[in-house]
Amino acid sequence: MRHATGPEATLDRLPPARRSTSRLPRLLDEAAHAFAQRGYAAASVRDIVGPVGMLPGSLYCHFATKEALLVAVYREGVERIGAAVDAAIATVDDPWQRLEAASVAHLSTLLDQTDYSQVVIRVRPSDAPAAEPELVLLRDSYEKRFTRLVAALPLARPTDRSALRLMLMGALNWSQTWYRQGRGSEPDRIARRFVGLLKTNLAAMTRETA
Amino acid sequence: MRHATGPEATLDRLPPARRSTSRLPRLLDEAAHAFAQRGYAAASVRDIVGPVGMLPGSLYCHFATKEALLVAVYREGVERIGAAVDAAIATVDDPWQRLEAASVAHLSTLLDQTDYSQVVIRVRPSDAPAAEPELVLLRDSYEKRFTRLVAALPLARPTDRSALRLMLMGALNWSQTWYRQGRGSEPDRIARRFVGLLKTNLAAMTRETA
DNA sequence: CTCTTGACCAAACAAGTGTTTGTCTTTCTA
DNA sequence: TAGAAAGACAAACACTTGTTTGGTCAAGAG
Repeated sequence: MRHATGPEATLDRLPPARRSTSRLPRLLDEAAHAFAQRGYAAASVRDIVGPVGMLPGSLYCHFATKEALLVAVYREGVERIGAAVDAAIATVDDPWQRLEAASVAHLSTLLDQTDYSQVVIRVRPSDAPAAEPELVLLRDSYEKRFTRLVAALPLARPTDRSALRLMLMGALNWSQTWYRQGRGSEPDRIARRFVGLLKTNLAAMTRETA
Repeated sequence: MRHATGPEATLDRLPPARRSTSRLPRLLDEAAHAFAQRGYAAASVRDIVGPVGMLPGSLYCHFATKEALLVAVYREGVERIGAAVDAAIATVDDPWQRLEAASVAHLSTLLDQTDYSQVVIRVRPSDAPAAEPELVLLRDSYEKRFTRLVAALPLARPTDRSALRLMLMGALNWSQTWYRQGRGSEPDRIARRFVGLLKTNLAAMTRETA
């Protein structure tokens, strides 16, 4: 969405900046696809650049290294899934419903939508050592949301909220491993089930709003 | 443990079989370490074979391809974690306690013990296309245990047991991503917390045996 | 003692890796 | 209209990848 058109795409902070119809967006799309599908190490520069109709060397007009390309895709992935979650919880008040809405948005974006966000979950920061700190920072900036959502939950008994968050996020993220489109439930149902398994158990009194 | 000594290690079904002090065990150990640490694609044959003191070509005395080496490591990993779980639940009767014991064994083996089992969780079968079916079979043969353990649970209300299993396994397996030794809880505590978050909620009446 | 055979070395293989360099073209700006 | 520069090509770079080949060596079997 972000790269769809518009005279300036990602390389901000540059004097005037013209570049009308660059293939950068398609490059990023293809990189996201390759990284999401094959992982960082197994996706070669030629694999990425080929479908766009470019030569391997042309990549380095836009990025200094393959790792820098990963960072760009990763950042876009974090922004997309972050925006999806923010939008989903914007109109919800009840803490448990907010967590559920966030989980649904998280999983739907992850499994249905786009390759970008899949990269955030699939690629380990340590796969790109030079970029590791930056990737960790990006991922943390996203996960912060869930820490807050869990902190806001009204719980019946004293509970390790950190474990609660790690359990939910782990279950959601791991579903990338076994989920296949068409077979079984849809992402939103899965997410609701997972939250439900925790909720019935732990929820303190809350006005049930349908 | 299995390869520690003994005149015959893995290559069974061979007439007399001599081979006294082969370096195959160390080779497998090193492969497991590299695959667990760096992933399949990023771990090169030279990385694996070097620390053993062998040359890259020597690998092919024992395995036809790098993928075959992965299968051997993967199989050993499944056997080890499977044995750990079996031993843990052997003396336990209560269904929820059995699931807890299995989860503790699963996570302890995964996070503390050995590289072999980490490979089973870290490496995706699709990373080694030619070996994918075999790897999937191996993983399924292990996970079957948890399907059975969840099926045996007495539940208070109608529950999607498949979702319950996927949630627990996902949370456990994903902890490989964030767990670092020394920081925070130990694996067995984590596993108990996760099971507890599901149990308090769902458990039907059961004699509490301490 | 010979012969077989599994384990390994040494060296190379072809193919693939991320990246560099130099040149050309297009397009916007001044 | 001249100039600058982003974007891309073409070709090569140095290196790493998984794998092959042919030979050597020790040990167990007949």
